[in-house]
Amino acid sequence: MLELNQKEWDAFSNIFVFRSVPKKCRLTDAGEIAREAYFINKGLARLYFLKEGEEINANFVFENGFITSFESFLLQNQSRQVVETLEESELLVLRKHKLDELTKAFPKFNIFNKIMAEQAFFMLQRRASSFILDSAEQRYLDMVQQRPNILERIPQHMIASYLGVTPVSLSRIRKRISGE
Amino acid sequence: MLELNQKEWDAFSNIFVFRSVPKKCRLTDAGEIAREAYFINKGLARLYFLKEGEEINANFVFENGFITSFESFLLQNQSRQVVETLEESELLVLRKHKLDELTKAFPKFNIFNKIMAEQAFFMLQRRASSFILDSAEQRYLDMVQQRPNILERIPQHMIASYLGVTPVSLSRIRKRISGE
DNA sequence: CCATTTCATTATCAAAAGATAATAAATCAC
DNA sequence: GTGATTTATTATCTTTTGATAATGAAATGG
Repeated sequence: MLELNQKEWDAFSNIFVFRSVPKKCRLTDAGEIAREAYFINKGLARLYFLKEGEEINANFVFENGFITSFESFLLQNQSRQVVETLEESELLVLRKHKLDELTKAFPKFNIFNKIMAEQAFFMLQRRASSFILDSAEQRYLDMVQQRPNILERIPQHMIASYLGVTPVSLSRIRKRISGE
Repeated sequence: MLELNQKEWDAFSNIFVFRSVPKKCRLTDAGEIAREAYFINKGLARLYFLKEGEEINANFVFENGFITSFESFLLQNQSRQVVETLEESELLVLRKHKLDELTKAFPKFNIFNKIMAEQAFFMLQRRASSFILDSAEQRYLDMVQQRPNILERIPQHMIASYLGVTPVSLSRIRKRISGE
């Protein structure tokens, strides 16, 4: 799909910079422009909204995943979401202006941009339709099936807002399920 | 952003085909591959899920808008959504394989693909966050503000599922609002 | 044009979820 | 290690929403 010669590959790998960060490190704050996107080599990060001081989790991203406030990164406007590590992490940092330079030098990388936008869309599409079509209980069951590492590595009250319910309600859902 | 010479412009405009369709015309069915996307010249179409026989509206698209089952169109897999006109419509039809041919001939059009994926993402992002952050009542108020043509041209029971509530519940929301 | 169907509202009842508080368990900081 | 904080569960109460049915209004289709 994206076949690169040596020169292109060098240019591509050079736009990523390694960075080590502690846990609870805010990589992008709400209101600020997401000038970077992060490939997670080791560790774990989350994306969340702030609503009246309350944190509402939109996504959790693990090893080999890619995280950023996509809308802000793509449009370079103020982010409505926060990107924050949950564990000590090792990141490959992609800077937007570097990516733009690369795309200018090698138009072929427009395909990379396309793939990034598409992936962000597909991810969101799956999530949005589960909110539209399924109950919170079904969403929880699907999550356990499809993303078991969330259950293992994320505290329950954070999972609650990810599923769109209160921590109390999630606890009730779990009880309901276990008693069946 | 996408500057074209005469040849490119000709090639681009040639991939669109005009089509007139009656109302309630199914342009893409669930389970079928969306081989086309539609620019709406005149008329109105909607995108909806089928859940146990029930239609759950995901979007309404008016004149000068672009509609397709994006995931299916982009990946050429089975669509989980239906595309259907609500009024007699005039469409500019874009066939996927034509677009692929164009992109192959003029790699520049990768930017078009990128923009399409981005737009689909931004639209969905706005909608998904309203489901996560706002109440159905707030969603209704926002809709009245930002997309008043929905209220004017779409029957209320279809708006209900678009907002994620039952028709009865939407009727209650409207009563609550009017009595304030 | 009229019969039939669809649509929006309202009432009633049941189920689910939020708010709040109490408690016990787990985790964290020093 | 221990005191303080955070977290998960449970109980109680309230609010919201859904399910269902009834009604009148509007739209539809021969």
